[in-house]
Amino acid sequence: MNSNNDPINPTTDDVSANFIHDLIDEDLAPGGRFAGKTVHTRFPPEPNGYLHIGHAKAIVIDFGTAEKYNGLCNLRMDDTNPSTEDVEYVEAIQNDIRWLGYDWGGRFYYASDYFPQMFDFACRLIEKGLAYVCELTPSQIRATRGTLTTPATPSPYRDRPASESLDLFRRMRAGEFPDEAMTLRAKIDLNSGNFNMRDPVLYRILRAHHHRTGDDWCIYPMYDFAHPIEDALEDITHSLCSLEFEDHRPLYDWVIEHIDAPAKPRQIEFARLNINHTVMSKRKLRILVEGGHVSGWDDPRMPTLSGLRRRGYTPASIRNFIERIGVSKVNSMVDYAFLEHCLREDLNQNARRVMAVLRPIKLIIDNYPADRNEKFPVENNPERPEDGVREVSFSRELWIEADDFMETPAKGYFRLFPGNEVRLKSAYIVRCTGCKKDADGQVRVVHAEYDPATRGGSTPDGRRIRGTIHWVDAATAQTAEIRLYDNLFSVEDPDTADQEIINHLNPDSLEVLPDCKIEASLQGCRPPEAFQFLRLGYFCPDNVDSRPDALVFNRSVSLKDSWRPK
RNA sequence: UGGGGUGUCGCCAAGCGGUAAGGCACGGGACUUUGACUCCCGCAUGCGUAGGUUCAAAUCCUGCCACCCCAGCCA
Repeated sequence: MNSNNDPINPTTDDVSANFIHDLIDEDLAPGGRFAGKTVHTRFPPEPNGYLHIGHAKAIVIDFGTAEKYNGLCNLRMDDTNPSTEDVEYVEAIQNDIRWLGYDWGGRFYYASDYFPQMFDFACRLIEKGLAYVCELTPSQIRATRGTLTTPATPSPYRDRPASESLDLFRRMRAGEFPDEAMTLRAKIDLNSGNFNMRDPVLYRILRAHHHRTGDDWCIYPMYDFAHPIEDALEDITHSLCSLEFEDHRPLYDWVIEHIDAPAKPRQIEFARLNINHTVMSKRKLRILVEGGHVSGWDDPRMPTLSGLRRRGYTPASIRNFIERIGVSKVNSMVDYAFLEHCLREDLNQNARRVMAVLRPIKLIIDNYPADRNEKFPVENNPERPEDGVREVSFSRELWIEADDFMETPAKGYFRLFPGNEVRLKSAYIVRCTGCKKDADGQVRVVHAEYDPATRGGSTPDGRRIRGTIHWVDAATAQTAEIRLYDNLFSVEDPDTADQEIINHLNPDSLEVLPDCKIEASLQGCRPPEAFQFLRLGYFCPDNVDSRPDALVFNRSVSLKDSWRPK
């Protein structure tokens, strides 16, 4: 990512300083652990689901840190558990990372590529008396692991001769034993207060078809054994991961030390990202998808990168968000409002303004000739005058927003109400003369008279017009479907409020407006183009359902609105 | 109860012994042909808590308290 191509933050696109960078600075300093070395990080997703914004934090930290130090960052599929992984996710993961704006420069690896080396390292560990084949069942292992306060009891196989373990391990690999018959375990410390050190399992027998290695293997390494090896083989200097791996670090270091690894990466842990009113675990997101509570992994309400992309979030806004929330070791919950702020900040600068009416009612300008039509120039983006203007058609009948009219105005309301003047954006000042309602008492038509002297919305006499509203010429309007979104969950923290997250779903998280009126210039627009619908918010064509002849828009985020009755 | 972490404004987060940055949110005002944007102003005598060291402590020491993670042949 070029640090100068961000229109919002031309000079602060790098990850800002944080405790990780302090540690790296120490490592790089003369006499430091990695003095003279190139900083090398990695992003190691497991291909068992779609990436979400929590992963974006890791991605920005991993790739951003490498960038900051002019180092390298590898992309590596951590595919050591074929029972949950699938090639389907591999491509999606790469797409999402590229979309965010990061490049791994050809250094795309699979943990499974290292299976042969891992097997060799394991054999060496056995020869050194540091690992043994254990024939305890899963439940027996659990039963002998001890408790918080009592140590583990030794496996009866703990002290079998290395030669015997080596033979069994090779036969495990050869497929001579059924799943769960035995494991390879490290021999470390049964008294440790850290469960990870109580003879952790290094390899298990697992007959599952691997998406890359097929049926070559029937034993697979555990994360704790595989990860440090992957890092070491790739000459990673800093292995950045989340907090829950903190007490795995002694084991990580143990593996690095005892396999005589070609490099000694340093693991540093940081806090995961949590955002209120949503969930951030693949498991829970999967519940939403498989339960049909959302339309899929890319439902615009989902915190997945594909969902955010479909919703209209830009890569820059997400990167900016991650950079600005900072990096620390405090379990935290970031306000969704801050993510929205970052999107607005980007789109305010870059989105073309356009007029659209979500809940249309007719405005008839009684003193405007029925056969007349004018074209008014309207600026495309007041933030960027160089973007110019477009011609917008105007005639006697217009669509306006239902809540831009009140028959009896609330206190402080300065839009359309009988007797009041309002400016039709870039067109004319009109005075409301009344309204017509349907049988249900709903206002269907508002009547007004325009002031010919106010062409373009100007007031030659200098009179002050408080309200300016948007409109769409009924004669040339297009109809579109617009989807409005709200929080997926009605509670701040659906993770802890209840295990049954479904009970906390916000029933109003999606509102579909099938009959919106949009200005003609929107015809043919395609994602990922973003628009500001004047006075309403930022919208973008849906990247799944929108068609040139049947536009569908998603509201990415509303505009802030400080209006409330006084 | 064992081990590993963390506690600075409603939410993030700087701070690294010299007297509490910044952003979001919120409140007030200015500007406004978007009730948007922008711009001003306000927003922790206080840094989990109790002591101690020091001329000086959010920063050092000690003791408490709270919260998070760990007993998968998941990652």
